[in-house]
Amino acid sequence: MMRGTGKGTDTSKGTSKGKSKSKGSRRDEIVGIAMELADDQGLRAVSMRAIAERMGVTPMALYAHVDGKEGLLDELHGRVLGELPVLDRDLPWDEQLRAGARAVRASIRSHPGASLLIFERPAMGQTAIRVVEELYRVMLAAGVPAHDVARRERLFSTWLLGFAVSEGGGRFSPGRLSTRERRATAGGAALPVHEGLAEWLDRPVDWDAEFEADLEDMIALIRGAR
Amino acid sequence: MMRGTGKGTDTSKGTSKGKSKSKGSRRDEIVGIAMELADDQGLRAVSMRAIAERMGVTPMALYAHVDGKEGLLDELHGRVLGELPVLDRDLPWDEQLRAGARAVRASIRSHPGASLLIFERPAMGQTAIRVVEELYRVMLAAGVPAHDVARRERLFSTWLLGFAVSEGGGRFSPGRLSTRERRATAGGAALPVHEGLAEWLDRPVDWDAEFEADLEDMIALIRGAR
DNA sequence: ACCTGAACACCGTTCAAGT
DNA sequence: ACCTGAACACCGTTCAAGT
Repeated sequence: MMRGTGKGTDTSKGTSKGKSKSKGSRRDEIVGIAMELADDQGLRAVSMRAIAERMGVTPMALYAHVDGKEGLLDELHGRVLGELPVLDRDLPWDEQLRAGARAVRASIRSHPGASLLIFERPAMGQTAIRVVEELYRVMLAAGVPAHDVARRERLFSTWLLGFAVSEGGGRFSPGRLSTRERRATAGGAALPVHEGLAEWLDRPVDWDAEFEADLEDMIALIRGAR
Repeated sequence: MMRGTGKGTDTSKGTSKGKSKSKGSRRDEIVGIAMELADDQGLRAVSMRAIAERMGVTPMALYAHVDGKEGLLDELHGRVLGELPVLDRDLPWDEQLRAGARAVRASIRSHPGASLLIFERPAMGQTAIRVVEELYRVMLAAGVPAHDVARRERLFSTWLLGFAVSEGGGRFSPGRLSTRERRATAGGAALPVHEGLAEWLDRPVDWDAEFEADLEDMIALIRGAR
């Protein structure tokens, strides 16, 4: 396991734009409280003032440790994938891929609020880039030709992140509507295909099973790229 | 083409929770201005006060036509996929799927701000449910067994929406970092696989070509489900 | 039916000042 | 190095009142 995004490790105080500020422990505390707020009450409940109040400090005190609200959200974004297992390179590539995908899904499910940031920010953090490094390695191990590795990594990640964020963020809820509700929200229009499939559509979805089935499909797609 | 989500069509003043309010034209104007703000300045620039100011009216005047900020965002969400072509049923299923996917991508690209709402809200609007109806029909035409139609529709949609929202929302930008930048943001850690792939990773990405290639992969996956 | 005005409880962020 | 206090320009939403 590699835990966190590197507490004392990050000696560069200006990773890209300059203003990272302070050395770590106080900033980690701020980001930790922000993550708690996001986990418990959603991303919109994350405010400088609410964080400051929980720390027993003035809102302005935060600005010495964090690059404003936007910088704080960047930090939150970086931490969604902040605790991922290193993959066992002795396993077959597809087993490594399953393990990595399950870990990413679990991490996103435990931070549904912050995970919404994934689609509105570039995947540029330390952890994110290491995850991509691992995925590239697995793709090559699977026999994907070098010129196609980047696209297939993006295809796999897009599905994986899309699935997990949909689960936690709300796109997949409320599971499925009943046939009656569907008819109503369609404005009374006929939905003949829905009605023909009612037997299947009215069952509750087993999201764990769906994730595993999708995962096997995506693995088959990578296997076929050889 | 079916345009809009139904101006005078929506006679039910309470689709699910009661407070839709007013008959249409004024609400359409409000939502239109909100969409302009989201398109031009991002989702966070959408505020009741900014909309009211553009309309030359008091913020409170909006509450007669729209169910608060949250209701307004629901409306915006519903309109992202609000102008989609009806598919030509005489075409082969895979051609229908290509046409539908390209239309969805185009619609999301023209509303990148509002498209971020896709992953945090259930896909329950009128248009959304009609799109799903079309996708179900195409899946059946492709020979997907009835018990597997819903999962495969979600798998396809998750990729499609994930790709398009990533493009417009920022996950895919700034394209790819240079090898040097990658090394820096990884905290100085070695990225041997990245470096081995540098020849490919340092090229700019052709997103249109990538979308088409992914689309063919997803179609192959559906074809394989027979 | 549609809109206003005042008010309330919030935001993020600046600046100068304190220790 | 770290924090405060006052101030500024914003938010969404309530309520009672106007026409």
